[in-house]
Amino acid sequence: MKTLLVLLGPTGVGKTEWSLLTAERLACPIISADSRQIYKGLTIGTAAPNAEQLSRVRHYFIAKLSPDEYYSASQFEDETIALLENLHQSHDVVIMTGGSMLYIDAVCKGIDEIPNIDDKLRQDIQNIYKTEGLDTIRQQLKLLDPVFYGVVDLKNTKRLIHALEVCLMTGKPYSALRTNPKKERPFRIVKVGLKRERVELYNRIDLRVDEMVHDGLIDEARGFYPQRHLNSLNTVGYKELFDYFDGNCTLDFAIGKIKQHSRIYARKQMTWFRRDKEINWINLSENSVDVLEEILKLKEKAISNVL
RNA sequence: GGUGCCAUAGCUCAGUUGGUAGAGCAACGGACUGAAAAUCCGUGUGUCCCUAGUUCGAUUCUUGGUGGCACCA
Repeated sequence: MKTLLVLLGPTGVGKTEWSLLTAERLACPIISADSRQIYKGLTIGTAAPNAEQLSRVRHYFIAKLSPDEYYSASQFEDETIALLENLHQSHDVVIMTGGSMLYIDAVCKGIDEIPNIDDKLRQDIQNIYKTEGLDTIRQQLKLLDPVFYGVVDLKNTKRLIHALEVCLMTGKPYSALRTNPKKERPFRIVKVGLKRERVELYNRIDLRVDEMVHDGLIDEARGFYPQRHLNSLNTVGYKELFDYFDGNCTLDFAIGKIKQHSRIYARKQMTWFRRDKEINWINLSENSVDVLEEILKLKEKAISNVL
């Protein structure tokens, strides 16, 4: 049986570096599970692998889409599963690395089949929301799917709108489609998590932001300023600079906010990790561990456990 | 050196007519199924500068300190 080695961890922990070394050792490609690095041009601000790193190991899902293209965890699931079927023909192990936990879970566990929402319906509901407000959305959802209405966070606009979209699109209650299937994959999944002491992680994040600025983050962001309304640009590292370009704050303030928001992002990721009991952790703050050997050891152990 | 004002959460500050205190920001915790670096929810973490007094009881009033700011020398 083939293996998917998932290398995860909070932003700034060192995933890129260790995934490269591991991939070189195993002579395998890397699938990136990152909802922002997938867009072209968001290079410095998302700490995407650079040209030199990309030349060392074949990467997938890096700089693949134009920033105005729609994408979703479900598409990522489909495309990755199809890609793995191919890659596993020539590789026993394929590495997947990234910080977008919804994407990782979509591949590892699967998500429900829900039809695509057509653009007109999406637009119509947006218009209702804009002209009549969230309460109208709530009331419609309450009628069409009282079950989900009872569970959902009634202040979360995105979730409410999406649930209503699905109800109207399918003619069925959204909750009826949420079966939470445990999809069986034709490959073994080994999850290795990289972590560091919090203070150290925060220091690394701060330092990395300073490096990004030094490497030209401000110019990169300025290039996207006209496209700031796009979802792909609603991203830490860019939205703070857009505020600076607007004249709402100083550059130093914006950079400080990028650091702060990156730290919050890292914490949110760790919250997600805590409930995933399948992750085998390696603490990079402990100098004594040989990280690469540790990763390979965890992989071997997981493989022999299954056999 | 003199006079006045100030000292409360990590920061900026409210407040308690005397019954040990609360906002914003920060920080921290959580949720998460086709926008997820998104979106949303929750939590006050405190020698109320120190000392002595008055009082059943002082962060609050009084005395004396300490530190900061302003003005006068």
